[in-house]
Amino acid sequence: MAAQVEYRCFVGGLAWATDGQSLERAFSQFGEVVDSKVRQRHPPHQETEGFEWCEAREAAKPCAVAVSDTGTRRGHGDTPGHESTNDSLEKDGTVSLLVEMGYEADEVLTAIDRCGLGTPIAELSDFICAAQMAKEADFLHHRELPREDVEFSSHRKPKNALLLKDKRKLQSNEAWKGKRQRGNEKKPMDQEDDTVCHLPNPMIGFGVPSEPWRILCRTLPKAAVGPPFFYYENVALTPKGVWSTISRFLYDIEPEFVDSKFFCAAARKRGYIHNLPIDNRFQLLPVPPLTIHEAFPSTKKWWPKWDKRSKLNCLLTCVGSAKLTERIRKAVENSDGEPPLDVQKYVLEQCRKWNLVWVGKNKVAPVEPDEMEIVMGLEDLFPAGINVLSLFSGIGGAEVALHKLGIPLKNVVSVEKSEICQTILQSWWDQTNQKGNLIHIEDVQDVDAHSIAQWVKLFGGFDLVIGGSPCNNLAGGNRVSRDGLEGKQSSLFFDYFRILDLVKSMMNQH
DNA sequence: ACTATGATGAAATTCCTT
DNA sequence: AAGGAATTTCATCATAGT
Repeated sequence: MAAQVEYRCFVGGLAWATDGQSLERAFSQFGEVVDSKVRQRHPPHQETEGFEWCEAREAAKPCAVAVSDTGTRRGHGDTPGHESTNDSLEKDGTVSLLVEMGYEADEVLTAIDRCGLGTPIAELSDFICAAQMAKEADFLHHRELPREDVEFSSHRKPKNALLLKDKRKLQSNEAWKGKRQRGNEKKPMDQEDDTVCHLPNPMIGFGVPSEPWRILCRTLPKAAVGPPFFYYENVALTPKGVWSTISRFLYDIEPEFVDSKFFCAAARKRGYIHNLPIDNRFQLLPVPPLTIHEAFPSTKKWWPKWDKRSKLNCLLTCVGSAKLTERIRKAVENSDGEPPLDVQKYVLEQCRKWNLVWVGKNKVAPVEPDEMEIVMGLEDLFPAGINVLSLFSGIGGAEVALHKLGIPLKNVVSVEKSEICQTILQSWWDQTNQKGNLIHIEDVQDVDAHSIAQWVKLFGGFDLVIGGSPCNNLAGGNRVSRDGLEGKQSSLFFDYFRILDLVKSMMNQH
């Protein structure tokens, strides 16, 4: 049941909302017909009309979750060059078979080396696909490293060494800055420096079973064990100490950090804290397109050679303007052939900043909401239980993800302030012929012991408490009020904790 | 009231050279 | 390793035009 909730639950669900002026409008289109006005702003170039979405779907091969080929299998005790003659023969056969399938010989050898000799062909093939994906993501700039030189930085080092290193880093940073200690309202610094969070590299969370070298079990703190299960989300790159605070409140569970660039064609670094089992994971199918070109095949002809991007950056709340599109067109048009390096640099910088794609001759445009659905693999919603308390539901990414996993939704209590988001969730609910009940609540602060007790009694408890609290005061893009977890909106995290803890205690009474 | 646009950096991570 | 440069980031606000 809940064990099957997978990374893309939120990564793919885009379950966020904001008070931002234009964002709600822009994203109110998710899952619905795109407003023609949005289209008019960036009229498609004649030759590019009608993106070949279907092509993109077909191009995406089923394949294991992305893993980095920088991962070593230290501790597996495999020493090359010690195979018996039988093993050699078997190896030769496997290699030639896979090479016939179209894989490079050295890739095949690496795969056998990593997975072991007896590994089934299908698994090896998956491994190679995954390695290719990871390689692509890791070495975008054609930086080929000899395998031997690559150090796998995370997870394998002794924890103490990491902490020491991070601590030193923090101290030197502070000495270097020595500036004002903004935010006096911050808690007394009694937790000390090991509050610095360690982000894994590559950022692919705890991993899935197709990665032989990853540890797939963990022991949760007693207080954290469900029911209910819960799944919390927020931006990975918060100001310092925020994730440790969140983790401290949520029963000291270690956060899981995932970057969606390993699963689709756009980056999106997020952290999750949950008490779900992690040993029986699988990847959602169909696999979304993994590169920009796979997502937008018909735009390939407009991409200049010097734009080497293969993944989009994170989806932002601001959209690049039509004026910017014109400025870039002018800049590129003025030169025949390749534009000068400084022009290239300017254009690339803007394209990265605003997540622009080439949709015509010298013409870039922002990614539209419906196109982003393609990128994230959100199309093909098919109509279909558990009881879910969904906090900060946004447009209902969590509900969509659960539905896609084939998990029937019996009773869903959705807490979401934005009326537009409520409407979107409701219309998705209606469109997908949901059999269960959907209850809307406006404000998390209104959710009190009484209402929770009522639901628990009515439904017999919640199976899953899911949600991501506001990131407004945590996100790097915020120039005005990046005030940390105590910020105006982001402090609503404490309501997440309050409500989760209430549900927990009430369910334990029975 | 709605829409599009531009101005407004910091903070942390990652890349890259030494 | 160390440190500087480069890159990335669920943003907010005011304002002019529609």
